[in-house]
Amino acid sequence: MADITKRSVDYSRWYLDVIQAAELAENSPVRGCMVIRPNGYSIWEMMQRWLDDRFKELGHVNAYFPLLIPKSFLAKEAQHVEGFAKECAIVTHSRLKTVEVDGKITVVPDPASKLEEELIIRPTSETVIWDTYRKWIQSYRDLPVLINQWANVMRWEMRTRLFLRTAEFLWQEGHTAHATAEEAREETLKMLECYRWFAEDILAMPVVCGAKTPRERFAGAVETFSIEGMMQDNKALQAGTSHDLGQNFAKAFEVKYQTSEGTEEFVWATSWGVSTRLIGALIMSHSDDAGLVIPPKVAQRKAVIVPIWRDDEGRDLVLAKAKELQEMLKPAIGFVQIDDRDNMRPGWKYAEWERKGMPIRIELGPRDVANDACVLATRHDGQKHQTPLSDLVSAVTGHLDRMQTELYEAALKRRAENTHRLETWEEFTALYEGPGGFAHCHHCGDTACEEAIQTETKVTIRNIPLDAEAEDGQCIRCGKPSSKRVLFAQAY
RNA sequence: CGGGGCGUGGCGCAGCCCGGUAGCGCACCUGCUUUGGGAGCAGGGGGUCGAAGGUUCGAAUCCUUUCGCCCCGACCA
Repeated sequence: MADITKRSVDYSRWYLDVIQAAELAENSPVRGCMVIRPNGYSIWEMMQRWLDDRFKELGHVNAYFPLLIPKSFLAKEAQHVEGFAKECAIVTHSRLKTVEVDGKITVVPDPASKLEEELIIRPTSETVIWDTYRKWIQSYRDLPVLINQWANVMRWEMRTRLFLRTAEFLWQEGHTAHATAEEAREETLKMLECYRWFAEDILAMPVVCGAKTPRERFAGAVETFSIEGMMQDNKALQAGTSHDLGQNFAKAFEVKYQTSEGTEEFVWATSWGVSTRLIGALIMSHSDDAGLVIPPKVAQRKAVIVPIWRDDEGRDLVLAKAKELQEMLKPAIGFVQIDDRDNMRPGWKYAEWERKGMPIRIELGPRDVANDACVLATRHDGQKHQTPLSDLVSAVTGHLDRMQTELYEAALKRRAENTHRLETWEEFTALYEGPGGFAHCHHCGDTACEEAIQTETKVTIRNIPLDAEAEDGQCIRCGKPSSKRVLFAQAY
């Protein structure tokens, strides 16, 4: 196992090393795609469980729409096609045939199977879903439609990074239809709040909720909202988005309903999503030079028992006790693995479980068995706690709760230390030539000014925070009047 | 798509300049001794040297083309 590059040496390298060391994912034979390994996928499964339960509590149901979309669908909403056309994979044929080239058998698309209408691999599902909703929605009695789907999508990105930006990724996309603009806006903000809750309470990652500027808006949305987290290198990561689509898609796909008064109206729409990018966010929020650190709420397995022995007698004794502990812990935290591999010594196992981010490690040797105790090690702070076996269950659950809280508090503290209110362009450029971070500044709202800031400093407006207070000021760059502060940062 | 670096057993690398029987460390397998923070000894298995052409008696090494990866740009949920 190669050593993990230190964060302080090379943050990007560290990020990739952690993914490799914790066996989360690896590159696939196809550029830009990734194999998500069991350790990584288990995190996604935990995320799915929390979110899916919450979506359903909020009244949504799941459905599944197809991977392939007729090419013509994408052209129906003007902004939408402009936003996604450049990154679509296209299916042109339905068969291969074998041919011999230079004495070798190879396969080529069979020209006879060329598709009459080419198909697009979905970069997002608005179009096929709205085409379907047209058939489902007739009356105000059919509204609202509150559907979510768990799916893969593909966006042919130029430059990719495991989890943060991959050509294919897994996500959920909610697509809702409403009778009024107010109701759609309410849904948009409700789901944004759902994402805030998930990021902060489950992922232990504080986020800033706000509205995107027009140039950062989703292609086809009237208004886009996002949650933005701060990574350990002080860069921002957009961790979830919720869009108010207005009537754009309803008009493009002619989705109308009859009101109780008998008039005909276009419906109002939202869409919202989070993706496997959140796994990247998680890594970059909490992990350290020893490897992965994740909050217990998304750890499928919360603890491992590492038995220690010197001889066969000790081995029998310790393993028997370990099995007792395993049974004892099961009702509280589920399956706990006993790492009884005897081709490696305890020190190796400690290091390995630390790399993989196991929240709690229970060390159990003959001495502990004799004392009715064990050593309980917590991953996030590296501490060891001598623990009587009679207190084990409460100690474990207590440490898990503490870990969840402390990870959030540490992330919050780090964000606070790297968040600034700036008034002048000199302060602004100095911040981003130096350590970087979040900057709350006034901005004129002009897109050209926003672009100039990005060109000059690589800093973008992440969002306009929902809790920004009205305050008269002057644009950080051009000095024109502004009525509230926006959030600036360098972003992934 | 532009600039730079790199492709040699699973991983990390040497060998290349100066062509001549593919090596090292880790991992893996077997055995013994070990086991409270990354064990030791002995034996063993595994590589068309990214790919394709070319030069040559002979290519990991020289030449040409090409593919992929990493970093920096451009681009971007």
